Amino acid sequence: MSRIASVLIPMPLPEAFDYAEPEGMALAPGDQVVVPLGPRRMTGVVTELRDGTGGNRPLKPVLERRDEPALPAKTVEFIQWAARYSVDAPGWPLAIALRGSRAPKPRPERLVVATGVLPARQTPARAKALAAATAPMAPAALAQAAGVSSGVVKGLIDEGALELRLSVPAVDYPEPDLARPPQKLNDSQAAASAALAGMVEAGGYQAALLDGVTGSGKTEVYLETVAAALAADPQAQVLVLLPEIALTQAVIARFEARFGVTPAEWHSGVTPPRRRRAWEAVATGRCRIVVGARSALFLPFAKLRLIVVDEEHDGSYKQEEGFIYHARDLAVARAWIEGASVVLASATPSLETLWNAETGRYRWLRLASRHGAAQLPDVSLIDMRETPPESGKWLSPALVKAMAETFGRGEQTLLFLNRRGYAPLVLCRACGERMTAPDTDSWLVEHRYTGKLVCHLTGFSMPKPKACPHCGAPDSLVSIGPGVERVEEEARELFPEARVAVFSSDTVFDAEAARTLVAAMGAGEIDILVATQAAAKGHNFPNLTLVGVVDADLGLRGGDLRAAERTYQLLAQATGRAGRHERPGRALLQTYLPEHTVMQALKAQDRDGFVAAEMAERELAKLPPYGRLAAIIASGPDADALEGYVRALAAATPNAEGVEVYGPADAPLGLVRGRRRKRFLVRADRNVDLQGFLAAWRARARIPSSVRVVVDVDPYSFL
DNA sequence: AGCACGCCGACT
DNA sequence: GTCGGCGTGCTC
Repeated sequence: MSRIASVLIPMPLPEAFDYAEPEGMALAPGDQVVVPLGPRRMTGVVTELRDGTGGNRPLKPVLERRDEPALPAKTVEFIQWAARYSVDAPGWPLAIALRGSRAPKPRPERLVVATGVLPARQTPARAKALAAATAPMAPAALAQAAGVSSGVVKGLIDEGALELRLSVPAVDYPEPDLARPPQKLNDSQAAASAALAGMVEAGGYQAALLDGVTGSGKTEVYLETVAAALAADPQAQVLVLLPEIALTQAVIARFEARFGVTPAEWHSGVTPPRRRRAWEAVATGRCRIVVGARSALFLPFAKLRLIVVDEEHDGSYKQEEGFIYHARDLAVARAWIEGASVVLASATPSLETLWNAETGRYRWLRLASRHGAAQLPDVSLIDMRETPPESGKWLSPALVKAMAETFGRGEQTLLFLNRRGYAPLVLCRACGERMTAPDTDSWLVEHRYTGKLVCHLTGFSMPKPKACPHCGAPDSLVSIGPGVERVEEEARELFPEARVAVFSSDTVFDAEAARTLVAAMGAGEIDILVATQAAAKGHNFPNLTLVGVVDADLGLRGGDLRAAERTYQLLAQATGRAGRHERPGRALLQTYLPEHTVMQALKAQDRDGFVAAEMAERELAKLPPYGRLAAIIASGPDADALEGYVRALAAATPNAEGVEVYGPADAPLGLVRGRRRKRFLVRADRNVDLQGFLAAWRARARIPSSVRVVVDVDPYSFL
């Protein structure tokens, strides 16, 4: 009986395609195969094999099976689940999963070894070279070590005195050493650690929230959970997800200290040959620990037993382009599919996760206090309506006074402002024109270091013009509002003798630059650090005792669903930077809304109170986590085609119980890269099959070729 | 996503 | 009369 192979191809096709299995190929699900697709040859993955033939229309045959590790069945299942969840083609998550298996294999090294054969003609140079050839080494290295030219080595190879060997670098992910002593845990940590160890030892799907304020020692706790998972099963694999590449080095160092081995690292900065090595080792079960960014979730784990999602509330887990997904949510799904445990860790968990913990879906482990001697900082609000800074300045008298005291004691200040550049807006004093990018509806941000106006959305940049491009008035452009560069300027004017530095993605563009700046801060070589959220995450500065939040209201403007939640999380994290060691710290928040729930909660350090108030509002509005949201964004350069499509889609809205559709409306960012954008927002009750609704709805209207339609389930950005 | 097939303008 | 523009649709 001949068989049909369903093959998933890493392209936006709606489903797996069927091919005939050639006689004797003996395919299995998960195999990587080459198949014809139209005129092309594509690599795909077998999802299913069943008896039969193409019937009326004969199937094309599978061309070959690739000599690569197969994708484990649960990985394939996860890919298909993720595609359905995101209402997108399964080819997209498959493409992410195969990234790494397609990279070139590490090239074999050419090494020379002495054969014992003596050359027909011995010379002094040849003798030196042979004497130096004590171990296999690269020809160039041997020539250098012996102090001879490479021609000498080549001559010895030709004469048979040296032999050339090809050696594939060892794929070495040594076994973690579980016998090493763990760090000492306090009572609270020990209790959480024991509960989590019990969870992973019990096996099967389990989920937990590891909830503890900044500095309470979550990492030590989950390191022991990892140890327990690895000890429970000699083949068990563990995945640790981090929101940002910048944090991987620090976490990897913690794993090295605990287990004596370096885990596999997986993120966009890892070179293709290393990815390849890690991918194969993960697929074959030879690598036990992976530390990575969100895309690591799609790796083909042979036996995944534990996923840790660190800083689970972090917005960077939401992938907003291409295949849209939330890595924290998919991590829980993957754990479910794999029958594994998942631990979500955060000092300020998302409302979704807290809701799951409150309703008993997740086990809830709270770490009570700060580790060691450190105290939580004292947080107070500066009412900017009562004590505003001078016009054109951004630091209020109260904050400046605190900075002076801190500087006087030889301690450090962090000025937090989540805004890159010098000024977020440049406008013309003469005609009122606001500077925007030519093809995008967003203000150009002034960067003084580079003298440029930059679109933070698309990367467009231009030199700052001398005259207004709209009315031609000379020297009429004024910078409105502050960015970190402008606050740095003000800090330098106020404290000319202080050492001031800026930490933003413009000054710290890679891991190396981050290490340098963090080291300088740790060594006390900086007095005042002006920083965006790039510095708010993860770094500890022992001598930092004052955190000043320049514009605490920044995230509340625009007011989307999660504005209050995000602001609370970000500012709690930023203020938590103060006083992590023996010295007490304080945080000052500059706000025009001191009575706002978020500000009051930050001042009182009452996370539970804030969460309760925010939950109540969400429940009333039936918004997440009490309901579900999705967005449909249509865009295109042709306004008429876009308008026509959006009208047709609106007319085709299915009637469904428990679902409301809002829109179409111009997206807040109505024009990006020359494409007009329209949005629908869908709200659904939790018991509704939202994905089914969206897929059925989208299928009801023909999409013109110039229009692109994106479905965003559980949107985080409302632009 | 590619890639081919299709039907309307400026070229040897 | 042909080369080529990219709109439309298909790929098991």
